[in-house]
Order: sequence, then structure tokens, then C-alpha cells
Amino acid sequence: MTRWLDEREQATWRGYLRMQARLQAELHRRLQAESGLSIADFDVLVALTDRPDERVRVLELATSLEWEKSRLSHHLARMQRRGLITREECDDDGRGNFVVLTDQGRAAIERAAPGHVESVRELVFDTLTDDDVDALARITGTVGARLDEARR
Amino acid sequence: MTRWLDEREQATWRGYLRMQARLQAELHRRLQAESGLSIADFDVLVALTDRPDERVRVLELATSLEWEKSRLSHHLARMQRRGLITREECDDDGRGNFVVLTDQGRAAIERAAPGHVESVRELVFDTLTDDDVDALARITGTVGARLDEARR
DNA sequence: CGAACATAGATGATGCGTCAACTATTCCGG
DNA sequence: CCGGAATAGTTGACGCATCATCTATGTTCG
Repeated sequence: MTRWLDEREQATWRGYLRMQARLQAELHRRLQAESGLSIADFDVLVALTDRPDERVRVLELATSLEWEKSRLSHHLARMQRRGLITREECDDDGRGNFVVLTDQGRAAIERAAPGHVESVRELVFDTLTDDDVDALARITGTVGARLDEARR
Repeated sequence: MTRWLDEREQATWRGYLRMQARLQAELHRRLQAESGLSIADFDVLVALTDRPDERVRVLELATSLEWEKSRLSHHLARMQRRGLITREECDDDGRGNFVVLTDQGRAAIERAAPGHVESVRELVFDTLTDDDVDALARITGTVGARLDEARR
């Protein structure tokens, strides 16, 4: 009664999984080697530099990254240990905390970003045609919408 | 001189990353809930059932999964603890080990597979047009080839 | 007011992934 | 054969992700 995948679907799916895993690994490997940052560190730091005052509430950060708050909490603890961020108390809300970018954190992201973008360009956009990019945007949009529905 | 991503590329890249993370999480969540298996467990078990005698040398398995041998070694230890696989010595090569599917492992994968395939179908292939699937296959192929070049 | 409840966030346990180091065997050149 | 290099696989440390639980503060409503 299971509707299995036909040959073409199966090949496509396997191809996607394989590409996805390899791309992620390669981007992570390069970023790590060049800057000592993980992709996760990078995402946090980018989210912080996007803020006008380079500070943001923990839960707001979790929401914008679509991370579980506990994941973020653990991750921030490690980043703080490495001096990439600090924390500040929140006056309005005694429970709240701000995550604040440190000078070291800003330096790290500024050092890391160009190489990372270059990697993405080299591995992805330089090889894709305009039509490919359109198709990719369309496909990820479609599947994304489906995931929204599935989320009930 | 960094060539940054233009607006369209950036939106596409972010869309891809977001979709990829959510799809992976959702598939993992469902598989875990329905069968207690992780995607990694699933991949190992599938690789084993693909073998005529449901046994394979550790390193050969690592190669076919494109996993580091140490990752596989750790993972097999956990799977063995849960009774999904066993190990057998290799007569030809005193260093070698076979990974062998247990009855419990076979039962687990047979129970898990239909639901997992159904999820992939529902979240991906049911929403994509034939052209989308073609495009996806083309894109993953192109990027995959690029990764091959980059790897050396 | 104050008790129930909700929210912000941290914490500890456990599974997973990577790296470097290690053991045991096999292979290979002299 | 013998000693060194290569190979098969494991191990331990550490960073990372999830889950359940905990603390502290805020909010709501009788």
C-alpha cells in the first residue's frame, strides 16, 4: 500500500541528500579552517551584526534563527567562553537577557564573511545558470510552503 | 575584493538553507517518533539490507555511506547496544570486522521504511512538478560535480 | 492582595560528529 | 624472514543538538 519512489524520484532524492550533506560539510570545513568559526557561530554573529546596536534578546534571536531556545542557550554559553559575545541584563524584564556582540566577535565575523561568501559563490552560484537559480528558489519555496502546512 | 551575493542570490541561498534545515528536522522528527530510528540508523540499516547476505565490512560501509570511519564506529557501537546489528570476525583479515543485521534490525527497518518514504513523498515529490524534479536533479548534479572538483 | 499560570532562560543527561591518537594486523622491500 | 609502512578499526575528548526539567520573574484574575 506504500507508494514507493520510482527510479527517477529515488535517484533525485539520493542525489539531493548526497549533495546537501557534502555541501554542508565542505562549507563547514572551509569556514572552520579559515576562521575557527562553525556555521552555527557564523549564523549567530550575522544575526547580531544585522541589529543596529549589535544586541538582541535571547528569545528573539532564537526565533529569528529558528533554533530551540535551549540549543541557543548552550551555544551562547560556548561562544561567551570564547569571547565572541557577552550578556547584559534587561531592565524592562528581569528574566530577560541581551546577547551583545564583543569586539572580538565583530572582528571574527568580519574576517570570516568574505571567504564564506566566496565559498558559496564558488560551489553554488558560479556553476548554476540563471534558470537554475530560479528553479531552486521555486523548489525551496514550494517545499517550504508544504512544510508550513505539515506543521498543522 | 569580495564578490557578494546579489539580492536574488541571497534570497535563494537563505531559502535553500531554511528549507534544507526544516526538511531534515521534520523527516528526522517523524522517523524518530514513528520508529525510534534516526536518519543515520535508517541509512545504515538500508545499506545493510541492500547486501545479499545482510553483512558488510565496516570500512566498505563507511565508504558507501561516505561517512568517516570513526563516525561509523561510534554509531555502530550505539546500534549494537540497541540490538540492531552485531559484529562478526573476518577470517580473511584479522583486523577486519563484519557488520551484520540482526532480526531486530531487519524488523525495525521494515517497520520504519514505509512511513519514511511516505514522508518524503508527501513533503517533497507530491508538491513538485515533473519539471521541478528534473531541475532539482540537474542542480544537485551540477553542484555535486563542482564539489568533486573542489575536493582536490 | 495572592495563588495559578505563563514566559525567559539555564542546566544536565544523552545521542551524535569530528579530530587526534591508539592498537592490532597485514603488507612489502631488503 | 624481519622491520617499517600501510590498513582496519576503536577510543577519548570535545563541540553540538534535543529533551526534560528547573529557577526566577511577570502576568492575570478572583
